[in-house]
Amino acid sequence: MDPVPPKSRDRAPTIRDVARHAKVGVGTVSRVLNDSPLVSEDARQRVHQTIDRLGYRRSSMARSLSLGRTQMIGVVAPFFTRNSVLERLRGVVGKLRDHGDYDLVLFDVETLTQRDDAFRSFARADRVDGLLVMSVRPTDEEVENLRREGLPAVLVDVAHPALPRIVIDDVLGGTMATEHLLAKGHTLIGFVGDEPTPFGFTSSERRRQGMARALRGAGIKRNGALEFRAPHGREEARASAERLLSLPEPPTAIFAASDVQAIGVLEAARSGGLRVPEDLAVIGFDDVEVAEVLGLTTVRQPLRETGARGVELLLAAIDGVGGDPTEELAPLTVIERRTT
Amino acid sequence: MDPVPPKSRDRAPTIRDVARHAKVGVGTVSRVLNDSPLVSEDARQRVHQTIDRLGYRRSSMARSLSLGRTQMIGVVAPFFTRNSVLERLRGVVGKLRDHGDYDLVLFDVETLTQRDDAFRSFARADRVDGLLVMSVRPTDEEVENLRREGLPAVLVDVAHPALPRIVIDDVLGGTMATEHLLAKGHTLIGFVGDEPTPFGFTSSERRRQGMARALRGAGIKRNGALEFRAPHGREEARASAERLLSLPEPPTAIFAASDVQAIGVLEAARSGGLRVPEDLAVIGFDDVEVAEVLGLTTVRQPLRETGARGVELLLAAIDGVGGDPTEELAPLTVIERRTT
DNA sequence: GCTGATGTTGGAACCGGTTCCAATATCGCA
DNA sequence: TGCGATATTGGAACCGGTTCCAACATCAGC
Repeated sequence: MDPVPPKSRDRAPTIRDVARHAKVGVGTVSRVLNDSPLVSEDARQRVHQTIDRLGYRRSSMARSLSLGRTQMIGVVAPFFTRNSVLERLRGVVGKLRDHGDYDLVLFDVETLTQRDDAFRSFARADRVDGLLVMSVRPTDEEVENLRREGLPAVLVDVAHPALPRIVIDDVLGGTMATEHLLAKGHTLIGFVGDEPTPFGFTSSERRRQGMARALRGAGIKRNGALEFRAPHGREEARASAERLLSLPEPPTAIFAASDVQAIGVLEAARSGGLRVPEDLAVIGFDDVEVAEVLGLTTVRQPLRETGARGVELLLAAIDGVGGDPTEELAPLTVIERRTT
Repeated sequence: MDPVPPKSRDRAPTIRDVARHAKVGVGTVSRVLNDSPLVSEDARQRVHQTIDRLGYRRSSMARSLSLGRTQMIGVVAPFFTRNSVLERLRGVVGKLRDHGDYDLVLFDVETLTQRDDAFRSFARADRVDGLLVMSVRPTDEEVENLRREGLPAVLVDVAHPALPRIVIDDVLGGTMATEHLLAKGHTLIGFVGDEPTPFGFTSSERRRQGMARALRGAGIKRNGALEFRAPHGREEARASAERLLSLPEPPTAIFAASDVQAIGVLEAARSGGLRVPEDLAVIGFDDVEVAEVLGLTTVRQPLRETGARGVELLLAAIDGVGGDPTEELAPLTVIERRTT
């Protein structure tokens, strides 16, 4: 009557319980579980029936230990401070859902200490089978550790010569943004970007260089007084923009190194009573989800797609398919909306 | 000279290697690793030195198997479709970073099939030590499975009588939103909300009920023709709002069941050439990050805080501290901005 | 010098899978 | 009938930790 044998009522059945009840060896049960062809049809059926009857579920922990694989991949990123990371994460989650039966382990890093912790604790083939690192640059030492542990890793939005990576041409992006403003007739263009961080996240600086290049191309001399840097964030960008707008000769357009910062600029314009784009044009960078609803003109980089692509590269690397660490460039487009 | 003994160059040192080199038993090494007081100072030092010398790192996989704990907690939620979930996730990540050394495993569910998969694969004390379920209602059967497996679970933004949960009073929220609009002098109030989903996510409907209650309280008869429901999403809400605004007698205010939908309503107003709030007042629900930058009036529920609180309850439940499954109500506030 | 309490230790057994090896059964073919 | 090749099988050994138990040392107290 009772499908569950009394003796195993208290603890979950193991592979040995199944073997005993099905009157086969543990090896055979394991082979059935792993769809090995080396099992007779008869034994296979008996094992399957016993599994159903006992309600057996195999322990992924034991399996991991035995196999040396965890079927998990780790994502290291600053989820709090970078909106773009969440957008990329969506791409990661989506890709992983369809492709491959890996689970996702999150590791948030905001400070230097956390960065170190993350790499120390993750940098072992033990907890995860591979690492996706987004918007945080690992040190040479950390990369060396990964290599020594044999833990595959892929970078997104950040570069290291020893690892496969997906990046954008930040300089080009800065140039594109600036040329867009130049085409609209602006010549006094301000810049609001990031302070250099201890993470070595310097895309903001490269975008500014792109801006300088575009200005040079247009025969306009770079004016350092129109460039403001602050820690990344909406509030900070707003403060920068307010100072920029209170200059004796304020810019007629501002290039913000990220959409989050562009939003801060928009807030400064609003509180200063400036009309956008008539009195002040604003262009951002990234094209996060908010940009569309705000009507923010921006340089679009494919966030979801790069997240998804990172997963593809990582899965390939885990399977040992990856060749040399290559750098992939994601395409950039200026999306013109209502702020320019 | 060489700190790494030749014999162990190929594979990572194990606890037995450490024991051998330190000339102690494996038990002693394990005790040192776990800060047991039952170790002499002398042995402790020898073991620590050996660990440093060999570069030993303990395998969390083996530890998990032996301990029957994984030090991971799972989060099940629709990360794609619900913006509010990402906001809550930030609270989860933040809390988990400070408190307790648990890693976070993500499980995205968007469809019914995925929901079933998620619970089937997670509903075992095997991969995770506890489950945080956000904005997805588990079925009775799934809850029963969790109970049988002894896997602690906490719900956020969704209710089941058998599990501890953090929810809001949606009816009250709907009432608050509507009363805010009534106080502004509106009497023709439209509603844009969710279609009932197979997930049993019915907060939209309860918010509408709260609206009906407020209207009743003000002596206004409910008008079903002003209520539109569609699958959750900005575009869908925009379509609903456009139909609402093209009625012969269009509403002067719209209550949207979520901020995402409110944004759709704003877009409809913009494309219809309506000024907000002069021609159309809009109030949303949730107070996601975008709401602030858009100046959207909304009913605020503490998203981050509830995520964080969910973690607290879950950790308590894992430690066996949790008593009866209780329901916690998060506070609601109307945040008045520029759309009303 | 004996007793019992206390402190410390080594190592076997265990967690629950996978894999390899040796053993047996079956079969085709000379 | 005998042989090797092939199919299938059981189970020991292993993955790398933790824990329990028995054993031994030390010491206070009588």
